[in-house]
Amino acid sequence: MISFPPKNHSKKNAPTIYTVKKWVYPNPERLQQSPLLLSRNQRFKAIIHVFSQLSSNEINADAQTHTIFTKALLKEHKYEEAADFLKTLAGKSNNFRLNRVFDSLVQGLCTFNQDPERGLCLLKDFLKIDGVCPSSRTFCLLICCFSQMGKMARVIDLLELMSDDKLKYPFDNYVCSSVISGFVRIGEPELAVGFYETAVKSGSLTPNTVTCTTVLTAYCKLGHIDKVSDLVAWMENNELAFDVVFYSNWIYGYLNEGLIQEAFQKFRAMVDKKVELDNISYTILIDGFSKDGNIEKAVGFLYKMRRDGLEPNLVTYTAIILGFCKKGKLDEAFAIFGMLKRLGIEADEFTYAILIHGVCRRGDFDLVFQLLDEMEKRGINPGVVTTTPSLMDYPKWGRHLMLMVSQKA
DNA sequence: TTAGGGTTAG
Repeated sequence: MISFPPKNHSKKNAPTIYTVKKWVYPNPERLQQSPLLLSRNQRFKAIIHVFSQLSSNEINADAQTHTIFTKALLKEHKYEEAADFLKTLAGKSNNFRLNRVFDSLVQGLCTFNQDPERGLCLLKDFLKIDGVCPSSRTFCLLICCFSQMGKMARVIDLLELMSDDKLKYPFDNYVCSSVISGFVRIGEPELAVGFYETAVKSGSLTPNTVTCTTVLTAYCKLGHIDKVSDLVAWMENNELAFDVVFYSNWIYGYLNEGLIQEAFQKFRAMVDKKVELDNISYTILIDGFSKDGNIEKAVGFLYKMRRDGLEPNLVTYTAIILGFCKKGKLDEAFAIFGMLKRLGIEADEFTYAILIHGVCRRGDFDLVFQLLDEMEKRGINPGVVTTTPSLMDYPKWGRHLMLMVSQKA
């Protein structure tokens, strides 16, 4: 409850609340209700203002008002102020009541500020406070952020905190899929598989299609095609549906192994089972066939993709450019490159590196210089091109280009 | 009810 009026209260020094003009002179009953009313009306800036007025006039606010104020700070993305305020509350009131506010704070830092480091730091601070118990969702969001950044040491930190006797949160599909994909992302598919197998053996995890997709990707990276077959059989026995992402990764795995026919069969299976292909699944197919030297098939998929109402993106077109370059069809490759410009799609270092590689093979170094100039004008670092071995294949030009590029970089 | 899985150069 707000104690009102404050000590030594007089009309002369009464708090004036400018944001809510009809309350120029506070009516005690309405002032008590104001944070709640403002909260219902989503007037977060006004809540922060009212609270600062209350504080500066030494009016004590009740626990509900504290919560409303902190939530308003979070809605306004004032995370540090919210954290400082929560720390002053800890121990003064029932900490259990603050748990959901702690959750919103850490989740806001992850999703809005993209700063899981700060989120984890605060989480560790809050865990020291009696009665504070962040939700499993908060842990999952942090794990997801760190996994996407490839910061797996942080992910392991969080898994340890989750397993602590105080919480004992299980590793569910949300957690496992994030962790497995994180390990694959940093090039540690063995660890990904190890984590998955341990989670299944412990009995805490019943994998779903998402988790199976991440495991499939790990098996593919390891070249364990037999394990993929076992996984697929297990999914069929457990009536788990194969969706577009699962099929995409499966096809990608076959293509990387050079198993083009098997990849194509999976594409047919998708069509038969009426699993609609999306942008990425088409791009994977186009890239696979381009790399295999079958540009005709790749272009066929490009047309089919557009017939399906899907808009190819830079990655898709870059895969087509690669396919043409690989076949020595530079005119066609540049025709696609020109089309990118007309479509307003900005080429990146991948596109330029592929084109430069193709042009080098033909020995047209004037064109290489033109492309390098274009890159520079667009602010794309040409340094990356120096790692293209094709430039080094021509000692005379390669050395010259190296010097030029290093001067520009 | 939902937070989680997928694509490009050399």
